[in-house]
Amino acid sequence: MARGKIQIKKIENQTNRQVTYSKRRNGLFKKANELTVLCDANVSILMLSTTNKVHEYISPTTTTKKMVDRYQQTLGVDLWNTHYEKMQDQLKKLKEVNKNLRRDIRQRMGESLNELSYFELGNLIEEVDESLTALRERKYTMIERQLGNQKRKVRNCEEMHKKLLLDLDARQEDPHFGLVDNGGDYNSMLGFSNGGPRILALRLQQPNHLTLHSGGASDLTFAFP
Amino acid sequence: MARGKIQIKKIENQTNRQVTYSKRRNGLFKKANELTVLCDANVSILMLSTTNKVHEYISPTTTTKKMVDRYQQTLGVDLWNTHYEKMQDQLKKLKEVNKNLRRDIRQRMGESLNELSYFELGNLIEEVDESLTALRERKYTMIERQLGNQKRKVRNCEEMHKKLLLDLDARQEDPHFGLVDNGGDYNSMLGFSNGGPRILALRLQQPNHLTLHSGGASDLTFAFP
DNA sequence: AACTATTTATAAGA
DNA sequence: TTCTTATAAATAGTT
Repeated sequence: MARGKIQIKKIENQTNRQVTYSKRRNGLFKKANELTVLCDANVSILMLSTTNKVHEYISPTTTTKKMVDRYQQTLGVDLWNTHYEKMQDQLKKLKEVNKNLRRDIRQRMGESLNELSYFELGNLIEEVDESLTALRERKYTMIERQLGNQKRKVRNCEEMHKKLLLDLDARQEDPHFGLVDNGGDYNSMLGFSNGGPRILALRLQQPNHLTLHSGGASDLTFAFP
Repeated sequence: MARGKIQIKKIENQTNRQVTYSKRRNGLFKKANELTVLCDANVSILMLSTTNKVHEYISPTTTTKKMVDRYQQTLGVDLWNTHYEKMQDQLKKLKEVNKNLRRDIRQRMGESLNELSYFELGNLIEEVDESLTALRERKYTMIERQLGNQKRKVRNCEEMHKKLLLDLDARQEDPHFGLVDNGGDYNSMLGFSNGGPRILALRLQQPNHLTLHSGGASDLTFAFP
């Protein structure tokens, strides 16, 4: 529009294009602002350049959100509403499912039973009865496994104990070694607070026979792997 | 901008304002379109006139929705996203709750038990056991109530039966009445398909002794009020 | 809606 | 990016 007319078609020179974009963008926003003032109108302009930058003009008396809300409200419902509706639908369905699951649990817990027919009640009782059996079986296997673990532990400890006794015998036969306190830890692991016949020969400095007892019991109280 | 410079301030004359709005709107849209072509950009213009009419320009290669979505995505979250996010959040939470409810049910049914600790299992067993007791009690009360209903029904029927017999006697003594079939319905209600000693005297036209049997049984199958 | 004198926007160059 | 400026385009006021 100056120093020569131009064709309205894409400017191929990239630098040129960006300069023109910047200039004309300013021109457009200026015009938009004049329109806003002169005609007491509201204008929202969103622009996206080739370089994917967003530029915006918005009349000072409004916001982009208001403009778009108005736009939706005026020109048909559809823009984000379908999206919304789908989510609303999903929410509703999930809530329904949720409600049913809760009712199911309540009924399994023996509440809200007046919603059940006699036959349904009968089926439920049968189910819960079977479940109880399954649960008790599970408990049984857990106890069994745990007992197995305990037995293995005790066996390990006994072996350790024997080895240590052998060591001790070896040292007693060797005049270079005195009677050394081994820390007493392995004794506490076994819980032989009274000791075997030979343990009495060792004078333990701290009698810590309580350790195993609490430790052994707590094995059953912790979560199973 | 022609035939005299103007101040950029609201045009008070309404006709004038509307004319200017229309002219400048066209000018703006034309500029926007030139920009679109020259610079390969995307432009969205929303305008709201004083008369509350919405006008729109949108570059041919895009849509208003795309533009606004891009706008949101680029310049901060807040426009509809807070709304969306809240819904998304709600959905997520509901799904989580749902998952937990399902797990609870599964565990009550004796499945997925390796997620439970030994103590949790113990508690669950206790709970289920109590539930089972409650369910069986419910069943018992249902049976009792149903038996009560049945007894009352039978009593009613017997009374009806007696009355009818009395009627019958009365009619037999009265020579004006013949032996009339009463439809046999009250017999079926009682289920006396073999009949009492006096019922044999009545010649029922349709032996419908099956009615009570199925009807009586189905009373237990339907939902209780 | 058309006209047109004038203002404004801007393409090209610096 | 900004300034300059010749020129194209837009448009205010009029018809």
